[in-house]
Formats: sequence, C-alpha cells, structure tokens
Amino acid sequence: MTLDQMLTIEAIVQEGSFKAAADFLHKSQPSISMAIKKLEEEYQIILFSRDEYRPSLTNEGRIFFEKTKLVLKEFRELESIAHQMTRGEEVELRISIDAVSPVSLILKFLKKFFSKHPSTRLQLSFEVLNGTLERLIDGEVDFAITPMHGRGDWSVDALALTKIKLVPVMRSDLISGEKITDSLLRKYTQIILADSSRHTNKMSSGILEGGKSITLSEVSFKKEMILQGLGWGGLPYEMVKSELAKNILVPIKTTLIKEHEMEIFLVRDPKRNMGPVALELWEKMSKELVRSKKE
Amino acid sequence: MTLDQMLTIEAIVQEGSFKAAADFLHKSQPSISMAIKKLEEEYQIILFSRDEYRPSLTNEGRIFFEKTKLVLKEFRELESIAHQMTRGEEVELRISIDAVSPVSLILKFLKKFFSKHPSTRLQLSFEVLNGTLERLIDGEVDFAITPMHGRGDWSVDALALTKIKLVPVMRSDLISGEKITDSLLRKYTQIILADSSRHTNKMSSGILEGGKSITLSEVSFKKEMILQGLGWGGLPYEMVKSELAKNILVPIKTTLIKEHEMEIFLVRDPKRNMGPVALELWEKMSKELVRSKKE
DNA sequence: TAACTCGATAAGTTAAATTGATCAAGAAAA
DNA sequence: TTTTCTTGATCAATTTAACTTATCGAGTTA
Repeated sequence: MTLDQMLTIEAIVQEGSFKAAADFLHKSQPSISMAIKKLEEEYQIILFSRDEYRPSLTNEGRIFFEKTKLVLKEFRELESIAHQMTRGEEVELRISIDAVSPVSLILKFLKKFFSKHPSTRLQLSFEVLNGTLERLIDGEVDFAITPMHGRGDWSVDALALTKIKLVPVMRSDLISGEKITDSLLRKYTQIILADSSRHTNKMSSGILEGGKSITLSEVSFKKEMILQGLGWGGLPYEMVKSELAKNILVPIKTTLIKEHEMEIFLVRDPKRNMGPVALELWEKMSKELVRSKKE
Repeated sequence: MTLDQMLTIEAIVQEGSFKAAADFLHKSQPSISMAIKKLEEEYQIILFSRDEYRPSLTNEGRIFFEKTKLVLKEFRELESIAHQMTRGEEVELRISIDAVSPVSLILKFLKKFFSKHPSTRLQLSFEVLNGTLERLIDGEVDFAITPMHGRGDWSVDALALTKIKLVPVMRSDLISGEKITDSLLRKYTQIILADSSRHTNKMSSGILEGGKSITLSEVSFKKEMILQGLGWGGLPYEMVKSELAKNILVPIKTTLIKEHEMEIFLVRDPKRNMGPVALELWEKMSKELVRSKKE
C-alpha cells in the first residue's frame, strides 16, 4: 500500500469516476485502474463496485476509506510541517525559563507573540539556576530566560530584559518583632531551590552556611513552604509583594543575607543559527519588555 | 514523500545506522541513503546529521520524525483493518434496532458478544417500524432487530428472537375509574411513533381513526409524554411495568385498541454474504436470547 | 442510432528504485 | 601503532515499477 494509492481512492470518491480522478491527479485512466487493482489484490478485497455506471465504494471500501482519510490527514499535516521547514520557519521554539524570572510578564509577551505565529509551537520548560543555560548549550532549547549569576564562562549571546528583586522572606509571626540576625536565621530551616542542571557543576546562590536547609525543585512549593512557616528563603519580590504588604511575610536583612537585584537575560547560543521566528522574537523581546517595564 | 521514506526514517532511528536500517528493511545501504537524500532534497532540509560516526536526527529531523510517527501509526491501523478484511473478518457490524424491542436484553447480549470480538466494532442505530428493515435492504446495516408487522413482502431471512407485549396506556388520574371506550379515547391525544423509513411506504400500527394525534420519533419521548398526561399510546410492557404496578399508568382496552403481542426478529438480507463474525452472531443470538427468555 | 461515457486490458515506453562495487573517514581491536 | 571493521556517499548497471497510448466492450445520453 502506498500513499499514492490512498490519494487515488480519495480522488475517485471525490471526483466520482476513475477517469475524473485521473484528470484530477494528472494521470491516465489506466494508471488509476492499476493503482486500485493492485491495492485490491494486495488485501484481496474489493474497494469499488464497478457493476454500475458510476463506481461506488463497497462496504469494505467505505470502511477502508474512512481510515484512509485519517492517514491522509496526518500525512498532510506532516507535509505542512515539512513545507514550513522548507521556508525556514521554525515549527517549534523551545524556551527554558528560570524560576525566579517574572513569569507572568514573560508569558504575557509570549502569548501575544505566538498568536501572530500560529504555525510555530511554543514549548516552555522551567528550570532552576544553571539548568536553563545547560539546556541551551545542550541544544534542547532555542532560548533561555534566566539570570546569568555573574559568570562569564558561557559562550552565549545575552540580552538584558529586566531586573527583578530577590527578597529573603519568612513568616512575620515566627520572629514576632525580634531583630533578625544570621545566628537567629540558622535556627530556622532555609528553603533552597535545587539547581536543575544535570551535568554541569551544580551551583548555589544566597545560601547561609551552617544552617539547616531543605532543597526542592519548584519555586511555587518554595513559596508555599515559607508561607506555611516551615522556613525562610529568597523569593522574587513580585511573588511575595502582597504577602509583604499584608505583613504575613517579612523581609530579612542581616549581614550575610539581604535582598539583591538580579538582571534577567534572554540568552541564545551563537553557534546555532536562528530561524526567522526566533530572530523576530529576539528583536521584539528587548523592545517590548523594556517598554512594559516603564508602564 | 512516500511511506517507504517514512518507514526508512523510523528504521534508521530505531536501528541506529543507515546500514542497520538497510538490513532491517531487507534493502541495500545505498537504497537507504538515497531514500533519505531524496526526502531531504524535496523539502530542502537535513534530517540526519552524518558528521559523527553514528547518524543522529537534527533538530528539524526530530520534529519531522515526531509527526512521521503519527502518520505511521494511522497507517499501521489502516493496514491492520485491511488485513482483517483479507481474513474475511468484519471490521464493523451495523445493527438497526426497532424502538419497541427489548433493548436492555439485546444490549446485554451484544455487549457480551462483542467483548469476544474486540476488533469488530458495533454500530447501532435505532429506528421505528419500517425504518429498520429499510436500512437493512439499503445495505446500511448488516442486521435488523425488529417486529415484522405481519408483512411478508420483504425478501429477508428472519429469525424469531423473543416476544414483547405492546400495551396501550394512559395516566390513571386522567380517567379516574371511568370505563375507557373508543369515543373517550378520541378526546385525548394519541402519541404515535413516526415511521422512520425514508423511501418505502410509511406505515402505521394501532392508530385510532378520528382522534387527535401527535407524531414523534423517539420512544423515550413517547413514554415521557404519556407520563406527563399529554395523551395515550402503546408502549412495550417491559417499559411501563413499574408504572402499571404503581398504578401511575393504566392499560387501555377497547374494541379497537388493546394490548397485543409482537414477535421480535433478527433479520438479515440473504443477498448479502455474511462474514464470520456476523455468522456467529446470527447463530448465537437465537440460542442465547431464547435461553435468557426462560430465565 | 450515434456519440459519449464508463473501466479493463495489453503492449511499449519511460522513469525510478535498487543493487554491487568502490571510496574515504572514523572506530574498535590486535 | 597497525589492522580490521563499520560508517555513509557515490557511480554505473540492472531490474523493477509505473505510466502512457491504443483499443475493447458495456452502459448512458442525446
């Protein structure tokens, strides 16, 4: 069975006769007859009844054709993807986002951007610390959105998007007005996000030496644990803004642990060539996100 | 793009090299190289990277192959259906059931039967009066389960399955102990099931001449309307058993309108040849349904 | 009845797939 | 290290298949 045979069946059903199907497919009539005959011989079934003047699907032919339509549907989608690739358009764009990034801001932009590129599928993954850049270097994603953690040993193109404030917080009722010191903090558990990289060196950021700590992999879990009073840890300001205003959480400021700003970058691998959609994303992202920062 | 090319990609990915794929597909290595080369030229994309010792899917190749797998999945299902047809097994069996039939009894049997034939799909349709037989004669279904309405002008094979009692009923509070006569009945609306046939002569059964009537196409609606007191009409005894016992509905017996028994037949078109599954159904249905009638 | 349609068939042509042989390059084994 | 094996690309020769033209009988339309 070949795709040509399936297309032939479809053409016959659509056009109503072998000859008309031949014209439709720019082939000769015997070619159509042969294609169907071979298919019928292969499975020893009769697909079309030729008893009457107009050919009609037999019972088995009808069932066969129903399934054939599904195969052709998938096939045409594959063809469409292939043609999109021919034009150089990306079929999918994969972006790895670090957990501390201003996710809602970024998602808002991405949603708008990809609504203009409906044939390019966005695939997001969320990583922690080195995980984002590792995925970029490994070629698993096309872009990373992440802080750079001051290290320049990655050979990547980075584009500053926005700044976030990382605030160490804990529940206000845990300390009840007491002054927070490093030694006090050591009594409580520090909730730490685990570096999600797999083969580059694991790194850490803002860890208080000598204290108890719990490591986990999801920033939403981290916030939840801090809110439950299970410990303290750094979270993006935007994420804890309302809890700080309501005094549920309080910012921590000691000699070792304090809030600090981080620059979030859009990062790409210069060794890999970007398609037109990726290029447009790269250019629009800086403009639009800078503008939205002003608003 | 051909199916062979898709199968070739799959074989390369699966076997890990062009040569291994060639062996797997019982072809020569240049044949594999050519198949991929042609595909790559057609869409001007590179599917496999040959830079390293082992070939690996490129980024585009990976996306292409992901969709290819879906096409092949549908294709193999079609092949499976075709092979099933080669063996003579029915892929689907369509049965048209008349609304007055003991549906739950029949469905119970069919469920059991088709659980033993998982590759044969059951397709049921519900019709009224001549609709079932018309669909059989038109070749739209393989079997009809229906009463025969005494007419022998259908050239079909019929197998008596079971008997049902058709009881004319109405709401008890509408008549409040009054004796039911034909003239009394004419004051109320008769709820009639419409014959669902499309081109043979419409027929009717048990209609009281000279009375008001409403015609509808669903037996469940008919029961609902009678229960709501909107009129009277005949319903299968099994369907109104509990309402009769609770005296919500009462049976009607006049000179013209009274309960009568109907034989339900399994009917097939002798002109059409049955596959093995249909044959088994034909044979088992009489035995099993007769047995279950005794129970 | 004549002109036209339908699809099947046969013979001849053409295009395509396939193969075997060979090559250079990389990997594995001695 | 050298040898041997395996990787895929390439070329020419062969085989296979697909396709076309011409023709047929049967059924339809004017």
